[in-house]
Amino acid sequence: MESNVDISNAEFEVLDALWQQYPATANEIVERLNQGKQWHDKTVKTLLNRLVKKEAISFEKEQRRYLYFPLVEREAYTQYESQSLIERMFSGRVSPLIAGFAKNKNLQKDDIEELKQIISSWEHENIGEGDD
Amino acid sequence: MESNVDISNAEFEVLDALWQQYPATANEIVERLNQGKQWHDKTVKTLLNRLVKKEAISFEKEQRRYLYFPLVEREAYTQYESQSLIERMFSGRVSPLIAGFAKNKNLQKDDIEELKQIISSWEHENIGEGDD
DNA sequence: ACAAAAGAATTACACTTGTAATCATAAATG
DNA sequence: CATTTATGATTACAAGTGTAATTCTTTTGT
Repeated sequence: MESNVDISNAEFEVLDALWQQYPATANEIVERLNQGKQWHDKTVKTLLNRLVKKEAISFEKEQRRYLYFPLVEREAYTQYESQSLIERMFSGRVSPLIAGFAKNKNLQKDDIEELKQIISSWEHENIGEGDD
Repeated sequence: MESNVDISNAEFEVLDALWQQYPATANEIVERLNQGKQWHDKTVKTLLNRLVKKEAISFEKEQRRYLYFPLVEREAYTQYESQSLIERMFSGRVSPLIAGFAKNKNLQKDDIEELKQIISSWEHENIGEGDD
């Protein structure tokens, strides 16, 4: 997946379970998912297959079982999706999103602290560089 | 749409054109969209219909034409979508998203300034309130 | 060795989505 | 008034999605 193929929501949940720890067998994934969802075993297999077809994950055989592993990193993918949403809804700017969260009281002190931290790092890495 | 129905990407673009200014006729929407996309007039009509069915927009007749208007506010909807993405991908925390942007050099000085502004407002509104 | 079990592959099926084309109807125009 | 034209309504149709069931193929237990 050169970040070009779309992953559906259900597929993402499966992929997310795989990211938790890999390589993993289909059954391991099923178990992980079933602390939360109750998805039929067959359903998960289908989704794994689709992810393979989309080249988001792959596998190697360990005898009869398949050991699945992701081909795309979680961070790369989530970043790709976030970017895409922010472009579609906020013309590519992050602040309106955060402003919305603030307005809806969805920001806690922790979030604020983390944001400050990010800002501070950014500023250290960008001393004096003219407006990028 | 009590923020429960899903709006597809194509539908969102149409809705977005309507948010630009409303009420608007189908043809106005088509024109707005066609500075950028080239969607067939029929396609846009279909999407408008689907949005009506989903109760994301409505209309009133002005003789033979329909004057469409949104039933949901842009801000409410984008906030809903953002929240949903952030829950699915970042366990509901905003900072990992922003951190990702920072890492990928997708933050400009402007963004940083805006974020600082948001933080500062937040802090004013939350003086001394224990960790929410 | 044969039957049962475990896995993977294939098939299913309704609903959504992108992208229109066709149909029906009212309005405008010659 | 009859016909073109503009609009909205209905229908189309392939691909993607959610959610499995069925089939095929190895192991494994008896």
